[in-house]
Amino acid sequence: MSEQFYSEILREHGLKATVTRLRILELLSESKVAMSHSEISDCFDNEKIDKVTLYRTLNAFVECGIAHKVANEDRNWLYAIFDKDIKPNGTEGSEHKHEHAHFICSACDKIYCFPVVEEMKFNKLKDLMGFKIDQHEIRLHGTCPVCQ
Amino acid sequence: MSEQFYSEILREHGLKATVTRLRILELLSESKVAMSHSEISDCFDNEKIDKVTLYRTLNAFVECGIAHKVANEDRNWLYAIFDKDIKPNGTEGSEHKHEHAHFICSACDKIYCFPVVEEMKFNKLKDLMGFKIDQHEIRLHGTCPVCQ
DNA sequence: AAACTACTTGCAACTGAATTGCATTAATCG
DNA sequence: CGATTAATGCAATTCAGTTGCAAGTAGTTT
Repeated sequence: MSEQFYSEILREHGLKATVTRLRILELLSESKVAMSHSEISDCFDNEKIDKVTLYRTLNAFVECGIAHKVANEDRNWLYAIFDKDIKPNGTEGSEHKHEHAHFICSACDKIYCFPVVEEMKFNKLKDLMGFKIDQHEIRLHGTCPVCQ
Repeated sequence: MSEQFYSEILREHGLKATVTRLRILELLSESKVAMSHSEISDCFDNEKIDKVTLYRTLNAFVECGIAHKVANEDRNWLYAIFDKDIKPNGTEGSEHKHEHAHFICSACDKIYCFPVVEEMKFNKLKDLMGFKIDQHEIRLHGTCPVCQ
């Protein structure tokens, strides 16, 4: 995708299109998996990005709705661009940005985002002994195609 | 429960029954919710427990199978004794210690442990586009009875 | 195109959870 | 009751993430 394309995304979300943000947005947009602060940082070996700027950029992406964050097994935040979910056969990308499952590979520890498919919905479950359930989060553990 | 009772649990799991461990085990056993290091620490205002000892005790409980840990929304570890899960109507306590769901109250941020009930099982979901699924974790978000 | 201004960046210093090393102390077993 | 092995307590350290502030820059105004 062109720089123009990413610039527009940033501006549409109320963020100034700075060089640093464009580079981070492009990197995340092209990644198949959610990435941590340090992983992102390592991708900019040559032209170092300040760690605070990176933290603030990632938080800005999350706050404006460009990205979402998910904690990995080490409880560090991983960041992923919305609407990049892997689409299994016959599944339309969910309209609801927050409705997606996360797949954590036990071998490589990478996290992949999935839309919530029919099998993952348990509609009956609205109330459990007085606990009112609004939404649920699914974390799938297993082996990703790369590690099999 | 008596000190004898807790001492036995510790020894059965290969841990020496020290005063500190007994107090922590008793506290956790009587708690309806999973507790963080700092919450536990705060419960021992008078007779302070060393923070490192507390960390090591909690890890020992997890490693020997007395307790399990779950990350809260702030990504701090919360600890809970196994087999204290809330039992909804007609549910038998799960035999599999690791099969339980967590309910996170959006109001008070407390985490309650539940056994996995039938509605939460999606057996069909074993493979998703080449991602082999071994197990899944469910985090339910809503309002607990206390906060309603 | 220069000036403006509000947002963004970079640096240093800080916070808070959790860990490590090591000397001291206590629980268990013979 | 000792001996042995594990547990404790303290200081120092690590690491992710945050805060405050001065300097820089994008997007807008004139």
